[in-house]
Amino acid sequence: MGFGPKWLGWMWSCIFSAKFSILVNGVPAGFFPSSKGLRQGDPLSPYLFVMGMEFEPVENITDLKPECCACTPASSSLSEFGKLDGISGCKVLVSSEEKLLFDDFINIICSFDPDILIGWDIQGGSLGFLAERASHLGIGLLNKISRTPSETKTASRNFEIPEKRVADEMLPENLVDDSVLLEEAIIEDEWGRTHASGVHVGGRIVLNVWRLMRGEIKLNMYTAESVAEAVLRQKIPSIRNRVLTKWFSSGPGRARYRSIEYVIQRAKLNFEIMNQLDMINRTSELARVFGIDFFSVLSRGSQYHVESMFLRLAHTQNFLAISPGPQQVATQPAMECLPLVMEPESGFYADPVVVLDFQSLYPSMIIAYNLCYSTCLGKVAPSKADVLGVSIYSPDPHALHDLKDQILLTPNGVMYVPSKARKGVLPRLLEEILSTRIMVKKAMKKLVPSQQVLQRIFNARQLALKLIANVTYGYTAAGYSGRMPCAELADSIVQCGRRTLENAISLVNTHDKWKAKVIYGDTDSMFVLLKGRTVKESFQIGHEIASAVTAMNPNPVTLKMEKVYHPCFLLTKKRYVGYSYESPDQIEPTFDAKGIETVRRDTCGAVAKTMEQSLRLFFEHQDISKVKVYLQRQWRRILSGRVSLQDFVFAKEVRLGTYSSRASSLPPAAIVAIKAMRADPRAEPCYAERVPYVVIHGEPGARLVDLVVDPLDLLAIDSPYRLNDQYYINKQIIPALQRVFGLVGADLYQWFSEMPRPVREVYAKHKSHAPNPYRTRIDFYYLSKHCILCGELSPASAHICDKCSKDGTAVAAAVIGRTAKLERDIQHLAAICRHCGGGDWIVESGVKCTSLACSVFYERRKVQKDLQGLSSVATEAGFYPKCMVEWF
DNA sequence: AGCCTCCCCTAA
DNA sequence: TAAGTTAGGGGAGGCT
Repeated sequence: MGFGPKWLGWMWSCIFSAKFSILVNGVPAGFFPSSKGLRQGDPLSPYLFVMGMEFEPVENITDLKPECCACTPASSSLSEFGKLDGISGCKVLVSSEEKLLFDDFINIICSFDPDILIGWDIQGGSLGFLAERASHLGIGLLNKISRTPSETKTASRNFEIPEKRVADEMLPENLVDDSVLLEEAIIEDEWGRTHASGVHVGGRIVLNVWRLMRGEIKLNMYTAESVAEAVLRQKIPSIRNRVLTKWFSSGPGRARYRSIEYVIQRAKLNFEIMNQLDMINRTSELARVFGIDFFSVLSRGSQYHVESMFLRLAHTQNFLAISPGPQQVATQPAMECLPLVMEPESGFYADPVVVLDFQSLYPSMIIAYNLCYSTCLGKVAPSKADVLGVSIYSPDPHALHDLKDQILLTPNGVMYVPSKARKGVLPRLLEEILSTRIMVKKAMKKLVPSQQVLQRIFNARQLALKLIANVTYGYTAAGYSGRMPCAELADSIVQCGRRTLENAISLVNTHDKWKAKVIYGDTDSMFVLLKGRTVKESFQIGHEIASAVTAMNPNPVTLKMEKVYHPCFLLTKKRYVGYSYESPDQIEPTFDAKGIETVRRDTCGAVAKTMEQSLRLFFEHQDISKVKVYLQRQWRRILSGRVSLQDFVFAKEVRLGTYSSRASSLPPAAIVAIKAMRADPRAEPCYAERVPYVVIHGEPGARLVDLVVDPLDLLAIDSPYRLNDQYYINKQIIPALQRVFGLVGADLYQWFSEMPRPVREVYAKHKSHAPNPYRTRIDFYYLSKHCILCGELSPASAHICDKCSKDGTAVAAAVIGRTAKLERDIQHLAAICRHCGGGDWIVESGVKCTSLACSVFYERRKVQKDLQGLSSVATEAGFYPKCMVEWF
């Protein structure tokens, strides 16, 4: 069998269980029983599984010490050191054939018996892949490494992949003819695929690090490289499987050593990331707080978390929860109340704006008004008799009569028992959560710096408590999938919150002394404009407002002065931006944006950066002409290609299999993903993976979906594509900024059209009659009709104008000088790469790192292209010997 | 051009 | 099988 794309991935999984690791460190001792053979703190020691390779010693790799192995693999020999291409720090097992390799793998796992297995991409690049391959060979891998192996595993033989995630017509033949027979129910369960990893090992926890990161940190892309940079502040190279395979199959020597070292680095990365984020301890803390098992914290929803706490408390009060069927849930009355979202008066505010918000508004409402399932007496005037939430209920008339003076009536017309008569379970739960959180925070402050471990645990605990308090409302309103929703109760919470906010707003608006005006509010927040006041005065008044509003509400409702904006823009509902001061002493304001392009991940860096910079300029000088100058400079840079492609990469989540079949086209990111899968079915993105793309030039009238390509395709040295600068400026940057600066009277379309055009010309019309693709590359890069030396206009066909051409020596000198400069640039960038996690070997072997997360990568490609273009032009004109560019 | 649907992402 | 909620803006593309 040949080495098709599919095999590349396999190769690496095979060699070092690629990106698959056995988690030993980080599990609290004794927390998970029976980690036999392992002690906490044992060094991580990767295992290297090698099949049928003849290993030879490598020069220069010395001082290797053999390490003894904890177990004795049945089928293969532990290789002697000195014969292993100089691989150190790991144990190497050599197997003569693939099946035996799996036997070793299974033996190692079973002898270590880990509680947790982690991998970067469990489904595609790690355990799931191994399992898939194993089943080809008739090995039930997941069953064999299970703690609860089943003997009768023949039942599920021969079942096919149950679902094709993409409609057949979108894929080429070879994607759907796959005859893989899955021996175990491994990959394709929809819920598992979309929420965890879809790979289950009995008795062990399988963690999909990629997906955990997605929930943990906010990034534009979740490649291992970008996560490593964000979490570990460590740059690591990205080497494609194709290159790794080439290195590895080059036989004993440096290249093979590099490839192995690289894969080992990837495997260790998972641990470093998990440790840095303290994932295991934090998840354990959540499990403890909620009273559920470890994996349920990660795999189950917040409904389950709330319920586990709620039910335990309910039982102590002698309550049982009702358990309505799905039909009952579906037929409960619709929710009627909406939170208050004011329509802001859009505009620029040069005066201070104070932002105040209620702390945990909904939990406060539940506590303050004793709102609970167990205290609800139903509607005052029921529209449908006896219906309450999902159940039938009508209050005992005698009880109503006895309580009639004390009954709490919420603004949506629902009655509740006062807490004197009966304290609700939800209020009790939330009170405990909030007071415990305060206790934990106090305890945290008392800790001395040396108690760092405790510090982290306490912090994790208080965050867990905050989290659970905030989703309790969601539990009562869980209409779609709810186990015990109650529309009236949820409505009461919303409406009490709304009334609380409305009262606060009208207090501020009608107060004589403050002379304040509420210009925006959303659910639990108030934006108060204080005309003509300073930031200091605004803090003063803000605190007065906060105490006055807090005082007029029942405990524990608290209005908190959050910050002062000075100045700010209010754009629309849920979109605003300003220079924020969090204390009166703060000198330098912080740039604080909500909902606009600078904080969104569906725009590219170019939009976010120009917008933030323009806003900063405007906030600082309040002079629109400065913004104009800045923007015109940026546009010129873009049009003349003096920008980094990194800022023009979009990355959006792709969910193959969820797109409506009716829609004629897929979203751009999905188009790019499908294109990649056509070349390599293993390139299928994980569910909700962020797939990068860029927009290129195309035929006039082309739709966007026809103009999107993988950034690497555009970066390729011989790429025929050109960045669609017009699209980025006209469809991305200008509309976004116009929405902001239009509010102060600017017309960015006008600014753009009156801007002097840069030197390059749009080349689209030439494209169709450029027969030789090799030629187009140079032409695309040197689109200019200007002389590359003097910049004067030259005849369309020449890159060097007549005047310059006459002086051959000067041209040669200029070309050589410029070439030398570019080569120095390349050396400089190579030096930077040498400090990257990859070390010298990346640089030695030429430019192979293709990390889209690394700005140096983009820079190198640009310089390379410049050099290539320059030398091609010069060679063509006869001024430059070809051999000087050969080393690329 | 206006309206609609789908899709993505964010605020709270 | 399990799945917290709603409100909201904005891009793209198709239809009338």
